[in-house]
Amino acid sequence: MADKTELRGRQVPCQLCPLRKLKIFRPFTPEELAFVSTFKTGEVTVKAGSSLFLEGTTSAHLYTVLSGISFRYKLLPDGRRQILNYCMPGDFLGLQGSVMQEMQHSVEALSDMVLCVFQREGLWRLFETHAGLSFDVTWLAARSEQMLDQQLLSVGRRSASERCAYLLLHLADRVAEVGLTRSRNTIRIPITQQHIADTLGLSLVHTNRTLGRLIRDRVIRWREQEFEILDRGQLADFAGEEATANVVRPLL
Amino acid sequence: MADKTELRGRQVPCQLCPLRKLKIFRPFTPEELAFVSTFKTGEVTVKAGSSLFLEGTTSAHLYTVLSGISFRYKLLPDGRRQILNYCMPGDFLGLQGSVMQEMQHSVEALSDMVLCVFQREGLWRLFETHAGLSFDVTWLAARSEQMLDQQLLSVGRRSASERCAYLLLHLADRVAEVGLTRSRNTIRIPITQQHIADTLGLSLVHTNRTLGRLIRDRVIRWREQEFEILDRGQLADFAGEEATANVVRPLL
DNA sequence: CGCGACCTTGAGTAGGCTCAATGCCGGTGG
DNA sequence: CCACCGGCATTGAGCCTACTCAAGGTCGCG
Repeated sequence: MADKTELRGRQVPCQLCPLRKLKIFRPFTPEELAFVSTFKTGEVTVKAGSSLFLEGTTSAHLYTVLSGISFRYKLLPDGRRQILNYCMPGDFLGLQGSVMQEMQHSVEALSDMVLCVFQREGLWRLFETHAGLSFDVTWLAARSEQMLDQQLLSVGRRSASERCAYLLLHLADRVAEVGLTRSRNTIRIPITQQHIADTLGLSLVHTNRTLGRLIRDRVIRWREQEFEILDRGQLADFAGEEATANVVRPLL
Repeated sequence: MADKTELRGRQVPCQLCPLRKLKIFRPFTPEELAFVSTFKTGEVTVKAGSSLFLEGTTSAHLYTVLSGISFRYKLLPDGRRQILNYCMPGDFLGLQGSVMQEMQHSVEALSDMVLCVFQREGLWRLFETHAGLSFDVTWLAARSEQMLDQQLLSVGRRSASERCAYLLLHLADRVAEVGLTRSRNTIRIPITQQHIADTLGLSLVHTNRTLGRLIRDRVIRWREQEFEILDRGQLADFAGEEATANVVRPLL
């Protein structure tokens, strides 16, 4: 864990978790909620820009994002960075640390965040006592694999403008889904064009020019690290394919 | 499922599964083995070139690869193809079908294969009765996510020759790991340069030229859809980074 | 006011793409 | 037995997408 973090002990009891009100999350039984509450050992607040995980280190914790946004990434020895995906409220983080000792990727907060903290060993108790929740964990893992598949398809086979369009749609949908916006088209994420570039496997300059074209055509608007989709249809045309529909999912 | 397949009913009892002798797979308890045996409903043989899953369809089955190699891929509407990864003996296939109704990717056999067949509903019983195996399933999902991360890093941020070198090393290691070769450097996979290209997000022509350079420098040898690593060190230099070490894993 | 973070733009380059043709081999049918 | 065909590898030529290098511009903040 990194610098600017602050432990807050238990705060919101899971039963009252505001995220659970969203229709995108499947309802939990009272019993499941009670268990998750014991599984959760506290909350932590992290400032924008600080690291939640660092490649090559170990972490005893798992997290669920309560609020805020972060991104997962890997670095090459010479500093080239590839952003793997973005983590939104409700996302479960750190499972991959159970495979290898050391984390194989890093995670950095894009905005200020609040995270629920779980102990990695607690996961074992979860599997032993709660088949449903165990399946949920597996389900979440499979889902993030699917999102990686899409991302890989983009980076490998789409043109720069297709990639940009597709990513913006994808981000807009995911943000809207967890209620971080009212219009589904205006997105307020403190994201820079450098992030976009590193997500799409493009250079900063080329990303800027590609976005510039979308801006000039009044398909999107870009201001101060946030963007707005002006013409969803046209953006979808650029993307060539609509992003996949979202699915009701568990929330740990 | 596709054309050239053949059901064989139960054949090898899991207790005698030849794969389990490999040190790369964690030992199962007799009880676990007994359960997996009931979970397994049969075997299926598929011919090289036929499809195990097709994007957009549903499948009631899960598979473990017993022998042979296949690859997972996605297509764009206009036919561009991105290969996501390769599936080797011991790999568990189809879990992603539990997230969405329809498969989000296709899988095609590269060589003739034999697969263990499980019913997707049986998975639920596994989670209810076997915490250890449930965790194994999750573990496998997290592992394949890790491999996707690496692949995404390659495609997004490495140069063509780095990508080629890295992929060849990766494939060689994975094949060696499951005992499909004796030398760890001579790989016999019926893979074409088109596959390599679609894996790395490159064009066929450029892939050919890039491999050509490796061949001319006597780093690798390429014959008739199979290749051999002549100079592992030099190939690793090209790759810039050695592929991650392999880990003992479960085998369902 | 100066600085840092980010966005923008120009100019020149190159890595990778497309189109096109050729060669090689193994299989198939006449 | 041979001609033909299809799948795969190879090579040349020309182009273009995307990259690098380099400046500026804007804005917020100490």
